[in-house]
Amino acid sequence: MMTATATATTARTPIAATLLPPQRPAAGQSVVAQRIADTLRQLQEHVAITRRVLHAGDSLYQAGEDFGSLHVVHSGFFKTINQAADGREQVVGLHFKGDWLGFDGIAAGRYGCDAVALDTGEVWTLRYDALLAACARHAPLLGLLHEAMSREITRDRDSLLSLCTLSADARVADFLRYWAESMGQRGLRNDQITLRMTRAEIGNYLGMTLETVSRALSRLSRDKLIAFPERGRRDVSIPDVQALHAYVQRSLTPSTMLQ
Amino acid sequence: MMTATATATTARTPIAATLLPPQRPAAGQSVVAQRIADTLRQLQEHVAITRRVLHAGDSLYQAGEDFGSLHVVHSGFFKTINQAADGREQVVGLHFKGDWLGFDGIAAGRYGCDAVALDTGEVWTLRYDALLAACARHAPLLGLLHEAMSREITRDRDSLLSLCTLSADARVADFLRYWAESMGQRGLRNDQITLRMTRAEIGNYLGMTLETVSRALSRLSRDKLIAFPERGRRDVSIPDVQALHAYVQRSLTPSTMLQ
DNA sequence: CGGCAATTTGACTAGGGTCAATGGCCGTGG
DNA sequence: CCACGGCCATTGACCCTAGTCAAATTGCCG
Repeated sequence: MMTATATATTARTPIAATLLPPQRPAAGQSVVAQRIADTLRQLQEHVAITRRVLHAGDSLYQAGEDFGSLHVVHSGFFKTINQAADGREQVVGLHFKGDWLGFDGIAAGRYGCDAVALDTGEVWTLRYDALLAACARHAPLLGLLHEAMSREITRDRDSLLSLCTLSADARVADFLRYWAESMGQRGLRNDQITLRMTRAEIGNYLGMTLETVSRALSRLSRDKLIAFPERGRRDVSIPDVQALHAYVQRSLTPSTMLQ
Repeated sequence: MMTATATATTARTPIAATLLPPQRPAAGQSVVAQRIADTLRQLQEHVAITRRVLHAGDSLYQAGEDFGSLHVVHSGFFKTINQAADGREQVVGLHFKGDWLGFDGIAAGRYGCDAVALDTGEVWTLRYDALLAACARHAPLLGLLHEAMSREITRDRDSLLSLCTLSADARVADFLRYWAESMGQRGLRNDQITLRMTRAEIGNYLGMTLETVSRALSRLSRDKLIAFPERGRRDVSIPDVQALHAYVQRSLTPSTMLQ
């Protein structure tokens, strides 16, 4: 269980920084990318931030640890793992740039999940009490915080919905769609994604076994919805994200469809 | 689609009410019941509340409706239903006294779920902007809000975990345990609970068919973990909540166990 | 090059979905 | 008051999806 070997620097920002006008939207950037840039900028200007670089496998925090800080992904990919008292273990979330981590610790006073880096990335860590103080001085921050928590709740419910209503193949397709879409929204290329998780991890996240994940990927590849460009199987090329979405939809109609 | 026929009254409370010391814990009451009483008291003292009585089937709000208010269950039972664009529909949450409703609307500006009463109950509705204003005047309110959102996230993740790691029978057992435990924490009787949902609704919530729910209940009844005291099948008597918990645990060990 | 983890694929099985028949409960109306 | 119809629940029979077990292959890394 390696603990994060983190390079940490503290960025103190002026307490009552002047409120700058929102950054102009860069042409072609999605509203999500814009929102994320805006969030990071506002945090940087109004809250004391500790930056931390983590590498694949490093854990940002672990379940049971005392809660004191929230975290925002600045780059890289993270997963959160929920562990039941009896040892059951489940990947409950994937987190990309702009996503917050650690909300589950607020109520309990202790983190309820492990947060683990899937590759090299940087997180910004904010002390929760400092964040609240900053919110009191600069109200828009509170809006950002609440929206992030709200999105987290919405996202979790969408996961529940997919888990309950989709077949294994469709869940895998939906997983790829979600990942690609998240990349696209953040201005990254989404026609070719690198899965930073093993089949076992993906299966755990999607509520199926690693064999089923592998078979689903093979079927999707046979149907030309995805392709494996490299000899490695971690890179997935997605010629048409829309087609993946359509595939998920199609799998919902057991009735007389084409085919 | 009947809309709530609600009796609404507005309770204006003094803007800057004196902060009272937390109510003394009544002997024998759980910390959850205490927390809920405290929350309701603080809301009553510091925020403008609209009270609303709903009856079984009434909807408190519907997906797509403009978000403007959060809601707190004062009595009764509620479910939230998530609807995908393609018509998939899924019960994503059960809500008892003290639970908040509507968090998913904050980020999107629109509610993402339907909230429906499972029987007669009362909700307190707070305008979100008024709540934020009240938080600015009385900081502890903000703590309550964040804790409630945090618990919601934790709860959703626990649902995910159960859904992915438990067998159908164990999920039904865990569902009954959760319901009974929630009742107990709120000071209500938990040796006999009345399911306010049909088998189909329970199945939808647990990600299985109504037949599987029925069979699971029959098996649990055969194993004496539950009983149907009345001729009606909506009342379930639970002689020992701990035994249900043990049953869930036991189902996790496929290895050589007693039996 | 060797060892090991990750992946793929096949064969088999079982848990749970689907379809169907039956019975209880209750409201409505003759 | 009783008959009827609708909804809900239960149970059985059957089948399919996905889990389990196993073997072979590939790629990675020391």
